Amino acid sequence: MPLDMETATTRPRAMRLRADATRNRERIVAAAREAIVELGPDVPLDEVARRAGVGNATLYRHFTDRTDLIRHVTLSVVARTVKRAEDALAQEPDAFTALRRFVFESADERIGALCSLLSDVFDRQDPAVVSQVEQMQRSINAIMERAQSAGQLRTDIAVGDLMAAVTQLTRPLPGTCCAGFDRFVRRHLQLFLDGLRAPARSVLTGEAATLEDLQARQP
Amino acid sequence: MPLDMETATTRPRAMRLRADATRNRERIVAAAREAIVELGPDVPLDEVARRAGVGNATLYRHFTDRTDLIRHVTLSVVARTVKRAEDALAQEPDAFTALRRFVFESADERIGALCSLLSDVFDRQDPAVVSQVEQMQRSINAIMERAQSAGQLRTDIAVGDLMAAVTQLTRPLPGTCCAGFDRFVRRHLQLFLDGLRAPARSVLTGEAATLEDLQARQP
DNA sequence: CGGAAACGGACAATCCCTCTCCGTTTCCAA
DNA sequence: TTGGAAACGGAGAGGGATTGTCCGTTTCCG
Repeated sequence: MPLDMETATTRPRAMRLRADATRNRERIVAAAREAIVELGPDVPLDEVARRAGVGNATLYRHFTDRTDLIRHVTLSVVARTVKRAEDALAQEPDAFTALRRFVFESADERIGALCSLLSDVFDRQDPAVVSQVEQMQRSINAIMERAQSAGQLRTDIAVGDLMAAVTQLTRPLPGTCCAGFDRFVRRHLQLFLDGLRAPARSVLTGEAATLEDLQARQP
Repeated sequence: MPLDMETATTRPRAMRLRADATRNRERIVAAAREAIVELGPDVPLDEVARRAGVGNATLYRHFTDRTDLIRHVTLSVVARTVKRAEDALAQEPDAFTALRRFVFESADERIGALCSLLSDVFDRQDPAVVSQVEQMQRSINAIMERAQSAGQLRTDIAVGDLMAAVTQLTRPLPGTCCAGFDRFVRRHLQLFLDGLRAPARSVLTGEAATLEDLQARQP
């Protein structure tokens, strides 16, 4: 009689990790996110382990390889982004303020790391990733539509436009330890947000971009 | 009586390269710029040589190592940027149109690749690089000041704000062959330009950034 | 046409990264 | 408190990619 070996919830006994193991696992994911943001998606896994304060063997015990680790980092980042989007929408009465809060909080959380996640090893077949990305799109879309309905946000843009620009503007410069850089990022985000306000000050070329548009690429 | 060994113009006899040599040298620099834009600053030099249509030995004959090559690429890109800035200022009667033209042309020339050049191996001691960067700052500043005097550009920004944002927005995503991405870049640049227009729609935090501010980083 | 300059493919040396081995430490339950 | 299992971490072998050089061949130019 085979049992479900995949989910911890159905097998609390066999799957439960020791306290230090779960702590280290979370540390590794967090360190990987930071390292990817700073050094790019090709960061050595030894460097990730070093930042997490664990040995490299511990990293490989939790994640089979780089792809596996990055997949979990992706899930983590997207989940946090969804949460921020929903919180901003629920807690901010003003529509554009909610959008601005979401943008700034995303910048603080280093959403720029997603750029490599989406482009490098993004597995569009993975159901968990796909469904989370879809949920993220819906959450951000809700913020934008409310602002558009309120006449505060120009209507010729879509989720992809916002996220691509925010991602790019918050990407760290390789090699710089973002000391002085962080201060400027907020300025750039604010300038970009000013450009998003209604009424639109220009006519944009092309179509409003969805997240799917950003993921399209030729092999 | 020592002669200037640095410039080809003063020593036409000893320094003159054969025709194919000068052609290959220029090809290598051009190929390196393209390769860096697409594959990042760590692109293998063999790949650069392949794109230039030369053997790798030819590359090493012209440039001692990667740093030397990137230095020349930097000089090339900055020089072209200065030229674009001056042309835009001289040829466009409308102040903001000149700014927009400069921004879009810089995007077309992949100025986003400069981010890695400036951050990775930028030698702030090199007189040639320093003086060219200063000239670039002056040229861009002239465009911005004219637009500000005309009341078309908000006055709480400086050269560093513009260039950092344009650089970030036009940076290539690692791994993607920027097929669909290019179309969106123009949208983002236009949105950002809309945010730059006077009257300002928000109050920015911090100080206006110069190029020097961007180069500052702690070792 | 001849010599020198330049070229290019191939190769050795080197570096870095991945992943595993195994002795040691930490946790947890009895 | 203690025993045993789980987890850890440092070190190092293995592998792949990149750098930089060698040398026979080709191209230029007087």
